[in-house]
Amino acid sequence: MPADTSDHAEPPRQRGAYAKGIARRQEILDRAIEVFAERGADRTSLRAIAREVGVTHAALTHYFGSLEELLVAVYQESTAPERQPSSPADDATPVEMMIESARINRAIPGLVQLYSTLVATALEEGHPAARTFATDRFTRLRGRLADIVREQQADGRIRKDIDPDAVAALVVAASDGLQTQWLLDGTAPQHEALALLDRLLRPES
Amino acid sequence: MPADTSDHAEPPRQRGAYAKGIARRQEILDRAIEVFAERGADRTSLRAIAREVGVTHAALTHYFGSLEELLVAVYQESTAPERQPSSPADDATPVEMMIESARINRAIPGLVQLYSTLVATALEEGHPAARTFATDRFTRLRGRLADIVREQQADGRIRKDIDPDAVAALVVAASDGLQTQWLLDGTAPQHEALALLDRLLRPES
DNA sequence: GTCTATACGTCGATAGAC
DNA sequence: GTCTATCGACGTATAGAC
Repeated sequence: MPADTSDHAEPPRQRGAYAKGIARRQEILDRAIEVFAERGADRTSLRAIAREVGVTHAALTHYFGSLEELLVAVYQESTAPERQPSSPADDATPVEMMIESARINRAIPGLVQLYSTLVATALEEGHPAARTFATDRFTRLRGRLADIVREQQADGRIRKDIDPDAVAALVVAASDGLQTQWLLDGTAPQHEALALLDRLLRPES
Repeated sequence: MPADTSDHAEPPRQRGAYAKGIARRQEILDRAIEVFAERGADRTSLRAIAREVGVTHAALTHYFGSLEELLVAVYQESTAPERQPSSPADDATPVEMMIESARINRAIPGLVQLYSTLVATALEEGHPAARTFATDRFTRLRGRLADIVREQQADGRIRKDIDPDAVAALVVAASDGLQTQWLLDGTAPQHEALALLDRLLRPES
């Protein structure tokens, strides 16, 4: 499900935050990421995370505002470009990019569950932080993939008779949906289905 | 996201349940479905549902065991075959079937959010009811679609050089993922992307 | 500014009265 | 079979110590 090709926006600078506070926030965030990576997505309550990190749960809300915003921060930081072990490979097709991204994210326990939870939360009302996160991610990701599709259509590597925006949405949806199916039973032909989509998009086909 | 083509298993008969209890359970369930259809997926706590239905929250756990099982029952019942307004149309392609199913389900407020919540819950540990629901649904749906793909490959309506199981997984994933994107911003080219996939699967293409 | 202590209201679940 | 009562845990908010 997560499959970002890395989602970096500007750093989350907040008004009135000084170096000390930012450093401490980062310290807590790093520790929280370790906790997630070690124990998966369970024990994701504010109090449980605070216990592991070694602070009070109120300290977490002080730095992050709410549980929701903390979870978003953990996800963003976990998938930040500088944490990605491999380089993006410029000649990859959109589907190949999503495959590689999904492979990387799947290695971090709990990350995909965290992503799913955030997206599901975003669909409910009254959760602005999750909503903003999910909307931004999809919008940016689709835009980036559509650009790549246009480039590769010009290069003759993707069929020219298809709409780049539709392709982008389709690739993102397929990647997310297949990740979910694969997590649920492991027998879902995730890789085969993505390879199939990749093939269908090529000119000779 | 929901897109069942209707998911009927055997009725949820439980050991030691007598006619009276079953009738009452059904009565509560029908009322709960109305509440969901009227007010959407919000107010989905046990207590809120109980308040609307006119019983105590303890009565709900008595009949359904847990909130999770109640939510699964509400979803199953809401998408039951006898509630589907239109007939399935035998000559539809798998993608067309998912489009039609999504259209029907989207008309019921809160149903798609409910589905998303159930799937996200299923990915976490310690939620057996949601896990069973999601796993069964995906397995059954993929199996049914794969059969249809095989039929239509034989009829020459779908390309013969692609794996039916991979197609089934891909179609389900695309349908679910696009529904999510569409719910989040409404500008996602849901229909265009599905139409594209439908076209890519056809022989002449 | 940073952080603890504490309290509030709500949650899902359960025990036991009737 | 259905209720009341109660439990522990949750997210959030606030007061005030440092």
